[in-house]
Amino acid sequence: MNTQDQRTREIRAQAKLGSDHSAMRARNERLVLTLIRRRGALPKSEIARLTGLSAQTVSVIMRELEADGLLVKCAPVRGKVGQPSVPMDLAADGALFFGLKVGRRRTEMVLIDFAGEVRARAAVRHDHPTPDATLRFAQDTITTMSATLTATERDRICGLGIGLPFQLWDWAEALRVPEDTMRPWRSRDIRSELAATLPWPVLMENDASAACNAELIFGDGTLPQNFLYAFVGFFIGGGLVLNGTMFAGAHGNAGALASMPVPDGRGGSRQLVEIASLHHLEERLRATGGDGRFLWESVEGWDIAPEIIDPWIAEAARGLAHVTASAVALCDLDALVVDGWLPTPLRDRLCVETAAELARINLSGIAPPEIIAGQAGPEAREFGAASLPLSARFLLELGSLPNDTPHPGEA
Amino acid sequence: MNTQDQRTREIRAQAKLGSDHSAMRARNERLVLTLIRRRGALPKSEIARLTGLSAQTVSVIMRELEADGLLVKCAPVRGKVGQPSVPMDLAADGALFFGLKVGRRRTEMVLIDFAGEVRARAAVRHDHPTPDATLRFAQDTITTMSATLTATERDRICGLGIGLPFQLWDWAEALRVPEDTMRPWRSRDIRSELAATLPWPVLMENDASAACNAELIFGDGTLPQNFLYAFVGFFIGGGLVLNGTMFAGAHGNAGALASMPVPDGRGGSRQLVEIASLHHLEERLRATGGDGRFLWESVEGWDIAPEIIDPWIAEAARGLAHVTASAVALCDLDALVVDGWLPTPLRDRLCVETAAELARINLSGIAPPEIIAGQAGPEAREFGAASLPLSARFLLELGSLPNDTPHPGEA
DNA sequence: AATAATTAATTCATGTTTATTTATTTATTG
DNA sequence: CAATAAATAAATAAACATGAATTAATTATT
Repeated sequence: MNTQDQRTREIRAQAKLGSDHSAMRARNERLVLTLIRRRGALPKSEIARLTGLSAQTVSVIMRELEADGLLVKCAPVRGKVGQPSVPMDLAADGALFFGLKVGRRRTEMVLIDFAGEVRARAAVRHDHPTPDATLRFAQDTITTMSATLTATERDRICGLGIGLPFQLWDWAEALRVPEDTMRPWRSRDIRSELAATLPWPVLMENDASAACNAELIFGDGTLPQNFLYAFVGFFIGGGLVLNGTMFAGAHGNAGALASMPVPDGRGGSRQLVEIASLHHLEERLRATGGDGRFLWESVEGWDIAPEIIDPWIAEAARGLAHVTASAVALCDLDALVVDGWLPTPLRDRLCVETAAELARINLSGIAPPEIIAGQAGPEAREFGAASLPLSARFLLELGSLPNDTPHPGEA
Repeated sequence: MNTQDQRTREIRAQAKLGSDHSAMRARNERLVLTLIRRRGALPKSEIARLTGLSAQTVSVIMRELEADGLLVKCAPVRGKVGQPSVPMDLAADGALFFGLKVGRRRTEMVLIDFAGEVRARAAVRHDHPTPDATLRFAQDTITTMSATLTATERDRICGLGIGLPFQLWDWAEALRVPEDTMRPWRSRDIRSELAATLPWPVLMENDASAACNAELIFGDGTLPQNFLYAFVGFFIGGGLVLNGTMFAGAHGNAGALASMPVPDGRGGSRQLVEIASLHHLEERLRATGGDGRFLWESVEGWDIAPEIIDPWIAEAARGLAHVTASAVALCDLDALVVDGWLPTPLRDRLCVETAAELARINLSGIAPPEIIAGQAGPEAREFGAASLPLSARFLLELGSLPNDTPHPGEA
């Protein structure tokens, strides 16, 4: 196999239901990459032990991944008896991914590498997002960013991920723009439209699910196998991680926290989005004669009076706790991961108060979940968007690893 | 390969993370069996088309499965140009499975065959279940039932599945037995204890999840890919089907509907089990001076005054609707499947009223789910228990098939 | 300090399993 | 009898396993 062939080799996608040799190899290649992404640099011998594959097979696979530019040798590890082991790590230059996040005030594009580092950023501001402006921005930015890359790097681009807020067409009222301004989002399929003009795969999820994927792939590996992820933005969205893998749902809408019913404290119920969202916070600011537009400008330096922010946090925490209790009972989750377009201290207060509210709910029969602050922070959505093609092409949906404890009841 | 080898051949389980040739073959064999179970008898040529495998490969695999006694030829189908196709169906005699269900008043065992038909039944009555009596009953019944089988049939036994109610050790109060009567259930692991004395795998799930598995495997294939299953018994339990597969959760407790919070109508929340369970119905009967013990004797001929049953259904439906709304938003589900230890008319009323209550909840942002009555009925739990080793050994966790529509957002 | 024994990582050559490809046979329709 | 589809046989190819050889360390001994 010559170098050219190796460069253009791909981790094959599985289209057929049946397995053949190339599906087997593709699976094993993804397995190696997934293990290294989760556990850090590993020598061939360790991969052989973890996978149960023969040393020879692992040797062949990893040499090929190295030749493909997806893995690099690290410094040999000495100090143990025997030949030193040569850990191999992900090659940052191995692949590039575009991530597009459509937001309330800004639409953003990032270009990340195989290691998850940002190579380029761009953003455009607007009063409200429109499909046409979004398409134009995406195409222009991809052209501009591509122009700064070498030919080799351009060949390494593996796809575009889009994080689009859920049900954008219903936002008109909340954004205070005319009723039909947002309607085009309903009928347009910007994923297909972009895919038609681009040479690589284009994937789309709702923005919070994308953020969740970032947490999962670029997180430090201490996350549990099953958790609910909540991202507080203009509205609130989420993602569901089951068996260590994002679960998208039949229509790609899993984790739609916004629509989950919570008790309204007066005997009825309302939706979580009505209380746990920045939109609601902005309404509270307006209601006292203030102006909430600063919320969208930066995620730092928010100066909000306690009379406003305290009850908002309290209500949001109560709603989030209710939703978490439901989710934990339903999906046997270990944790809630909270993140958002929020200053870190605010996010951390939300975590603490949610934990406190959770303690007030009758959890008999279920193990109380951990409440964990997200690692990706306010940028999780754009990172996450870019991570979609990465996981689609290079990773394996993998449950617990040998180290972790499987659930009882298996033979 | 001689006949003896073929008889003892097994659909190999995947223990290692890496794929080798036997894993590939095992996957393809399970794929064939799963397709035939879902779609009914299929000729080799159709399997080749569905799987994308070559005709030759399918020919080899299916002849082997036939030799193993897992598939049988049906009558050739003539009337089309070309050689007649010979559909192949599951061989009922191909495998046998024990299912043990531990219940409030009765513990039951069934022996089912590969087609899901009951070959034998046994039950024992008690005031409350104990681990020791359960173990003894299971072992004795397995011995007795095995004695009625031929040697060949005995060799075909592939495992035991146990459906155990969730958190049995907390039942003492509800069962009106002394506090510590149920405590042994907490520390005993009857799965391991039985597994130690039996030559085949022993699997355990909570009884409602088991029932859900029965619905999934023996249902008529019209179920959607993602649904919530609710089984109303002494308490209430459930199962979650995602991507066409039961999701058990890290601790095997997914679908714990009982513990899900629902608004109590007075501004607070309580757990679903407090309103949607036969235990609650029994309490209502007692409260009016009645006796609810008939509930556990038979699932027919319940004669309950409207003043009792109507509000029970109304409350249960409201709770179930709230829980369903949460689940649909969270997991992007298509349906709620309702079943239980209930007379059919009662179960159907529960379906109708739940649908009505669901219509009163603000579902904006989510597609309203179908409410479907279960097909397996009151016996779902014991069937489901027996179906656990069947799916573990012979089926593939398979998402949507070519016919079904995948979710948008894929490249 | 020099040397031998041991160990572990890696790779080479060869063998095995399983799927694919191509050609052939068989049964049926028109 | 020609056309067609199903099913199978033989030959080929892909990918993993096995066992031996190679390499480079550490550890024990002299």
